[in-house]
Amino acid sequence: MTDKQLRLLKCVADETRFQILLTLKKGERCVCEIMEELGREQSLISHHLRALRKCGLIRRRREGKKIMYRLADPSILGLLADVEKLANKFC
Amino acid sequence: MTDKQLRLLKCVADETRFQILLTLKKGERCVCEIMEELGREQSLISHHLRALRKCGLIRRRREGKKIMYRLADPSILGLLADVEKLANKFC
DNA sequence: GGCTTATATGAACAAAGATTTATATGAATA
DNA sequence: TATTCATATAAATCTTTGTTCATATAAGCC
Repeated sequence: MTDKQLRLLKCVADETRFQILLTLKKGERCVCEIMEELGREQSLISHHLRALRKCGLIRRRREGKKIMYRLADPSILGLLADVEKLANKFC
Repeated sequence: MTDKQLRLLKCVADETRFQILLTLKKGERCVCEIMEELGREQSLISHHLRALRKCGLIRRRREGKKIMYRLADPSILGLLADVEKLANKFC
C-alpha cells in the first residue's frame, strides 16, 4: 500500500467527496449544479473538487463562464460500484 | 452510502490500521507481535485495534496473559485484496 | 472599461483523528 | 499475595482535515 494509494482511499472515504462523485456519475456538471445538488457552500465544493482532482479522480474544462467537471475516466464508475459493494458486504 | 459504510472505509484508509490488517492476514497475532512487526508503540496499536474491532473487522480472544487478534471473517481477505486492486488501478 | 456571474484560493477557525504519556486492569507466577 | 507481564484506557497533546469567510481571478455582458 503506497502513499498515493492511501491518499486515494482517504479521498473517497469522505461523505461530501463521495457525493460529488455520485453526482458526476450522472454526467458532466458545473460547480453551481453540484452545489445545488448537495446543498453546500460554493467554496466548500470548490475545495473538495480540488482534492478529487489532485488524486486524479476528476477532470475539468472551461465552458464560457462555467467550469465543467467530469469523472476522469469511465473506470471510476467501477471504483464507486466496488467501494459500495464492499461497504455493503460488511455493513 | 450510509454512515456505517463510511466509517468502515475511513477505518481501512489509515496506514497503521491497514498494516495491522495485513499482519492479521497472515494469521492470529497477539498485541506484542503486532507492535513488533509494525515497530509502533503498544498503546497506539491498542487504540487502533479497538477501532478495527469497533467496525467489526477483527475479533479477539484471551489466551493466558496474551490477547490474540484475528480477522473477523475470511471474507475480509477479499476486502483487503479488493481495496488494493482498486488502489492499484488508479495509482 | 466597469459590472456581473462563476469559480478558485488563502487564511482563520473548528472538528476529528492520531499519537504519546501516564496509569489501570487482569492473568500468571514466584 | 506481591510482582511481573501483556494489554487497555483516559487524558493531554499534536496533526490533519474539513469548513467558513473574505478576497481574487477570469470570462462575458452592458
